Amino acid sequence: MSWNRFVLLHAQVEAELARVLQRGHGLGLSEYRALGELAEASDGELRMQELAEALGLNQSSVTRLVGRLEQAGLTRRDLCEGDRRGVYSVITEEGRTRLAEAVPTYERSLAAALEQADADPALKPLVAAVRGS
Amino acid sequence: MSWNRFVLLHAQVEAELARVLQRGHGLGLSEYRALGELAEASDGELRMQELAEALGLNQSSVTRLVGRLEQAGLTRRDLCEGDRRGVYSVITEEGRTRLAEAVPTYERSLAAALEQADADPALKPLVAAVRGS
DNA sequence: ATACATTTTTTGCAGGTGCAAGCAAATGTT
DNA sequence: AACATTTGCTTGCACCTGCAAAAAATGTAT
Repeated sequence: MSWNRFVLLHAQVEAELARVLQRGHGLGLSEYRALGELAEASDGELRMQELAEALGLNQSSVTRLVGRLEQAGLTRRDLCEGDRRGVYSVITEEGRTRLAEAVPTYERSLAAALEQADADPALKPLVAAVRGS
Repeated sequence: MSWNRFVLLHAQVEAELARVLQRGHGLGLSEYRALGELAEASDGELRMQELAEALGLNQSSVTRLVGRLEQAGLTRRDLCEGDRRGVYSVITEEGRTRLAEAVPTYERSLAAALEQADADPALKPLVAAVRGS
């Protein structure tokens, strides 16, 4: 039943991260991570499919996720030359700014949540594995 | 960024488990786990709050989860004597049967999903940690 | 005893996700 | 050149979830 522990740790930490990001920066967890992926990508752009795989989400979820980011001015769509089916999502300057503001909050909350989970004997080994990778 | 790997592994494995349980047994992941918790509990019953904590879910989510299980005849509600606010959720015989049918599917799919994730070098250490606990 | 706070569950509401279907563009086949 | 297949993204729909507020019962303080 060790997978249950994995799921529990995931639920606890993600819930805390989501709360903090939403309250502090008006960002959902997937939105934060999408901005992170885009910021790391060359030219700050990724195709929908690449984003979906990087985030572990369905394509349709990414369509709407990108829609929200675009609505907020944090990314924009760019047509893909050479394959007019393709769509690039590009992070904007405002997007980079918002991300930069949120990163410290995220990192701090993640560390705190892991610290708290580490107090639970059943979760301790998993927390160690997360930290050690 | 090791927490990202954790999230990715979670997404991959849970999506596969959910697909298989839904297709093969008409059970959602939370429903399966709720049945598992109830089956393990003494007298096959738990209070809503206990279930919520065991599953890492919100209380309101558990209210509706239990509603679905009850609708399907897999559990029933029982009033708590001595505290008329409390509600016990009790697994039925039919619930135990459905769970017993689903367990082998779940276990097999979990092993397969972990095996597949183990092929990804970035996920390998985490998979090892899951197995080792 | 009454008033106030706390606990336990449920309900209204809105948000994020996946599946299946649809549409447009590209690729392959004859 | 024409048609079928595949690929990439978007939309319709339903489901599950969390938050905030409400309702019912319990506990506490004056």
